Amino acid sequence: MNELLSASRQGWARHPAVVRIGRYIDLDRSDLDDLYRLIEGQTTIKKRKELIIDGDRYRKLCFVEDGFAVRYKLLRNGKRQIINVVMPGDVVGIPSSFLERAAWSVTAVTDLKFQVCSIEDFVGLCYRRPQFGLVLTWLAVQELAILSEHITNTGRRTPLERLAHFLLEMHNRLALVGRAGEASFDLPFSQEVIGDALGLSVPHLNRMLAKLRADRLLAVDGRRIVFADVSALEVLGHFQPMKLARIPVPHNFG
Amino acid sequence: MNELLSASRQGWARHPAVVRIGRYIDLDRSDLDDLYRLIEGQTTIKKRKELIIDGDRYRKLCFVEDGFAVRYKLLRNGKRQIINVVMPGDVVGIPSSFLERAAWSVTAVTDLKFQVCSIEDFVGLCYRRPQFGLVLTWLAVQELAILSEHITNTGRRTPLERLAHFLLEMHNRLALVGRAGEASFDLPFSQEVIGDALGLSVPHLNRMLAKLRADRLLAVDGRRIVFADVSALEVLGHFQPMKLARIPVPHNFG
DNA sequence: CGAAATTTTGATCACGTTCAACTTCAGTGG
DNA sequence: CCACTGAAGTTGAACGTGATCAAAATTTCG
Repeated sequence: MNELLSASRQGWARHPAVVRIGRYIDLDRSDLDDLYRLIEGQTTIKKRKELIIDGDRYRKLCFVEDGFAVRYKLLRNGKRQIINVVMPGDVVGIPSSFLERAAWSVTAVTDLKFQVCSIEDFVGLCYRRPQFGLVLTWLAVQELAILSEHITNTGRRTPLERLAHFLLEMHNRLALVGRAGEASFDLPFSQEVIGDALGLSVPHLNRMLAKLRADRLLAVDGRRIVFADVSALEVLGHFQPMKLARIPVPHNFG
Repeated sequence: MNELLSASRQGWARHPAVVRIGRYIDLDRSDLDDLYRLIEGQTTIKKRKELIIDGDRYRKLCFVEDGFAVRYKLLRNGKRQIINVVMPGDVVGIPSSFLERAAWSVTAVTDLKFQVCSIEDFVGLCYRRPQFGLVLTWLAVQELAILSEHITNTGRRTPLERLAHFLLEMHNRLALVGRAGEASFDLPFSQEVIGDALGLSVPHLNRMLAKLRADRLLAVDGRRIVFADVSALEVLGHFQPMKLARIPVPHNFG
């Protein structure tokens, strides 16, 4: 993807976050113009850099164009729990920017490229164009759906099931923004990251990954994951793709 | 609380859901009128009755006035994971009503009294009064914050820490709608429910509860929980109350 | 009062953590 | 180009926690 293009008004409609929003609601040219005008600038941060720090006040929305990050909590005992993975098309700042003080940290796992606007400006737009308030709701609800599955994962699924579910979810989400093949995708996470997402130790995660390979359910080549048997994985991980309804538009509107 | 009062326009301003929304944004009389007009009716369902069934299409918002419910996932192997607890002031239908098909079930744990409106009507109101779209966002974000902590709980906290955190969270949420004392509250959950919320077996949960009592951190009398040492519990459970920012209102907006 | 649900206690055992060592790989400078 | 370094992946052994199963005690409710 052309770097200049994405930052420009021309490339805006192809921005993965805009593409994702477009699945919920039809945005016309003036909607996109108004949204684009909120953007204060484009940023690229290096991997391992912190975007949001637990306890800070944060008031921005970052529309991720490229790269991966994680939102996580660090506990006293040094353990880390990753709450959610941030990927292209996701919006950093949900939910941290809505709290008086962020209750989690967000760190880039790869180099991360995103467009930033202030939460106040976005809310201002919501008053002028109510559909954007609903877009924000829909974005939050999609994250709710993801976190709900994540709770089921860490709470009641076995380590093997968790891993299967996690990989299927990553594939599903990446596919929604055109970053995954039919049954394969690149996942630039170390096993430590995956372990912290699933609440597992690195050695055990490693064994579960080895088991999925040994059982011929998937193949791993470097950072590339290839599903060898999608339906077996889906059964194993209790995975069911979730579909958000579209945002209703009243007849007398727009 | 007077039953007729709550269902009437007069009692509407004191409805716990309205009170909760009032913490995010000031609603004037006409806002409340418009919201009240969406209500299709009041319902009371018996405990153990299902409100939403996994896989069904559901398109309503239920503003809970009284009682408790749980949103949960039932797995093949019979295990149940409770995703979140629903209490007075909460809105059932977030997130289920936004999906093509509900991905979880919601069941009343006690008798449950609530007011219902359709999601389409609410969205319609959001177009006429954009502040309600933001209210919906804020409600979803608050649930996001709760679920995020829940993931940390099941993923990386020890059973004792989990339980401490859970009880503090329940107390905190109940206090927000005036249903808890300074350091005590009624929690009408069996240990099976709490275990399914925390991803623990009933016997082990029972032992952890006994330990909290033995360590003089809390006392239990029937369904009443009394914190004997709040700050010790907060340290144990890594608990920090979260505060949502208020919804900004632009100056040029009525 | 009897039946059912819930809480409590105990014994056993499997699973997953912990700790440690070793291997492999990627990146860097000699 | 290879030696060196640190990070990431892999494997093994020992231990402890929390699940499981079972049964008793207690409470709730019809």
